[in-house]
Amino acid sequence: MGDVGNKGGRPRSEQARAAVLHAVDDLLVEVGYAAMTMKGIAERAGVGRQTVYRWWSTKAEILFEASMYDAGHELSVPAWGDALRQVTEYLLALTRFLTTSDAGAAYRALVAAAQQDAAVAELIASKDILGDSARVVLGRVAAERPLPVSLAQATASLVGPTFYWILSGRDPRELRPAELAKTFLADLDARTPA
Amino acid sequence: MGDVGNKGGRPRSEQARAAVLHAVDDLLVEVGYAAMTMKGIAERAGVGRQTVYRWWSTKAEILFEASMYDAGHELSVPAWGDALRQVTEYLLALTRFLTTSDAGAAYRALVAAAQQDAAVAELIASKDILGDSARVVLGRVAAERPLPVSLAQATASLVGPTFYWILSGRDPRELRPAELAKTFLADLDARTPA
Amino acid sequence: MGDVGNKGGRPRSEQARAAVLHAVDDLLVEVGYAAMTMKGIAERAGVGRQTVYRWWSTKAEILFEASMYDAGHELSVPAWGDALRQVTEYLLALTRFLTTSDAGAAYRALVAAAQQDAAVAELIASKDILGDSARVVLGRVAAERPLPVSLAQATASLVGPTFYWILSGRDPRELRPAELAKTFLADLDARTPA
Amino acid sequence: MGDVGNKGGRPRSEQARAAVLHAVDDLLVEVGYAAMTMKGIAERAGVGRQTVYRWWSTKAEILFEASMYDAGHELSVPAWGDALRQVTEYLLALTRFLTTSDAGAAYRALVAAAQQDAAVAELIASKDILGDSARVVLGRVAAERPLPVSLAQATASLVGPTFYWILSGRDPRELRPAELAKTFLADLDARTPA
DNA sequence: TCGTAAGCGAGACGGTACGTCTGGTCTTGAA
DNA sequence: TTCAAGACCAGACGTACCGTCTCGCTTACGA
Repeated sequence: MGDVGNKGGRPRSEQARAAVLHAVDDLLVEVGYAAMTMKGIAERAGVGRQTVYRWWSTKAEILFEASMYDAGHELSVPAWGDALRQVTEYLLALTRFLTTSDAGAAYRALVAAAQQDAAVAELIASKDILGDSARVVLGRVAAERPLPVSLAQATASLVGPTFYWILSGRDPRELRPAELAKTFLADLDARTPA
Repeated sequence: MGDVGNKGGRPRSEQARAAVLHAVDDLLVEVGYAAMTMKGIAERAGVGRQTVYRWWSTKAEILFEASMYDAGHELSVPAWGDALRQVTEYLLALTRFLTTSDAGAAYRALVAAAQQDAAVAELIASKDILGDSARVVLGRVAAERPLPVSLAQATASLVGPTFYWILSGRDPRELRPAELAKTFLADLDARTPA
Repeated sequence: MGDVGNKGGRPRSEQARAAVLHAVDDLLVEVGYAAMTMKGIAERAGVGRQTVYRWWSTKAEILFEASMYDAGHELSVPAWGDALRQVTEYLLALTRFLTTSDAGAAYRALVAAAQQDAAVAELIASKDILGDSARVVLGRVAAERPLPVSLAQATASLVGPTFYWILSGRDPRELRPAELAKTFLADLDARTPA
Repeated sequence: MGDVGNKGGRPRSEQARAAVLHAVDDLLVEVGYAAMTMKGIAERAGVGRQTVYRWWSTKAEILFEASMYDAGHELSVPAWGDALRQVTEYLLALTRFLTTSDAGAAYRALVAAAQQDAAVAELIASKDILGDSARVVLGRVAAERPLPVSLAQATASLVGPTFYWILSGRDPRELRPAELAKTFLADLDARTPA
């Protein structure tokens, strides 16, 4: 109920949809985002170009649909251990995601595209992959001691340093997730009234 | 001596060089980075295409040369007042740079391009606009109380949250530079042995 | 009986057939033969594309069925008056048909398509619109004085000059049907043994 | 003097021009006019598509430039013998041209395209291959006895019957050039005042 | 004061992706 | 079984830009 208004016609091919999403996943790894073309995607998927354009407007849109499901998994950390341990684990996962993961490469490509394309900006704003995963961890931390700052600020402080370091092309080895975690939690304690 | 091995020939036209740099500045504002083409730059500058290719390989290179001089100015804050004031001022300048400045738009375009293009990544790594400006402020803060963390980490913690928030497309109005400054300094105090 | 072998099922929709034929007539006038597409015909007729393909293979076939009935009427001349008058009337009708009539435009389009497509060539060879109408007139002329040449040659001599002049894009105003009629009959007399 | 207004730039490649014209000649024979595409021409010529579009708008234009030079040769008859002989020779050449010659196939394709495309119509009107060749023969005939009809009508009467017979898809074997020639000349005599 | 040599604007070159269009086929559910 | 609808794969359309090349011209320097 409620999902269709179509009165007839051949239904959308789920096979074609999956082929396109897989093709995009593969091509991102093989040739990179810039060299990925709508033409190439269609050919790799064994699909007509019109079929691609019928369901997606841009390669960014396809990539978003193809990659963002995986991202959530890679950024979740187990609910074991104390706050320091969980924050440290999260920052490790975040670093891994942004530097070596395929889904992370897709995410970086989308953030990059968003700087020049309002449509893509809206797309990534609509599902805040990094923020959502950070807030899960922040929720657990807040169970022990209430956050002394806004959730927005806490999220930015947790994700921001790592995000900046990697996106701006600094050497990831200079990053110390354990140290960053300590800094992050120290602030929380400092500002929490005893 | 020492700079040339040319035995003759017409010298490089300084006029052509300036025209290209101005054209890139203008075009970035008018059409954006993605829609900016080498062809368009040459035409806008009233210059042959070969002349552009002779001196720069990519539009990123031209943009870097054209914009990065301005960036330093926009990110410098006066050495007045206490640490909280200076850090707050810096975060305000950083926010302004990343959201509304033309030089900032150029910087964001270059960071974006760097995610897909190693040559651009190297380019922006060679001159760390944000980090350099941050370290000036950190130097002044360190004069009062020594930094309890590495300079790299302090830089990331200062710049990162704002960088992440804006680049990832969050609403800049949710950002409170004054609050972020307090958080940043609170950590320094907390971890500094009394 | 005798026309169908179908064992059941929905009968062919006469309404759909008529809609397609009308759509082709209209489209030929509105957009011309080259810009007429099977897709456009189906949409204009409010009919499924498969329905068009089910009953006709090409747009030429549809056009042939749609237009060739009218052609006979436009090329018939009354059996009044002497040979010169009838031949003159016929050449006038022929000129009108090839230059201004919709059915004539359809005929020209089919002749054009036939130059490149054997199937269309066979189609127009199967019903010799121009030849048939010419032979009606020739039959009446032959009643007065027997033709001194073959029917084929007489047909070609009667129809050819006008056909050539118009199809090859000459100015139709340079054509003098009355004069052509005289020329045509003069030959008949000259070669008819007294 | 007087031929150029260009102020610079790489000159047009005569090699590319020739390659395109040859490609069109070949493709017309191999795949026919309808299946000949601008893309195919460019690929066959080993030339960029833009290069084709830069100098010609349509395949008809290329074909015209490629074929019309040959056409003149094939339609010229030696100035030997009497009028009957020359007219007969001409009609034989015309029949050969329209039925078996490659240049003739190009001409038929252009006439066909002209029925639907005003630009092509203008093109073939600008150089009246058939008419020009016919008028050469008519000039020689007129040297003996002045034409009793207009040149236009004489041209149409000479070329028309054969043109019609072949273009409308009749069997060329029913055509008797010698007989047609006699008919044509008989008229001239009949209407010429003694 | 010339010749050599490099830079200059212009623009054609062979390529290739763009997003759209049509072709002809296939697959639904309703009639 | 036909019908309207519309998705499917394939591929040509004409345009834009890529990076290279080839012109004739314009500067410089050094013999």
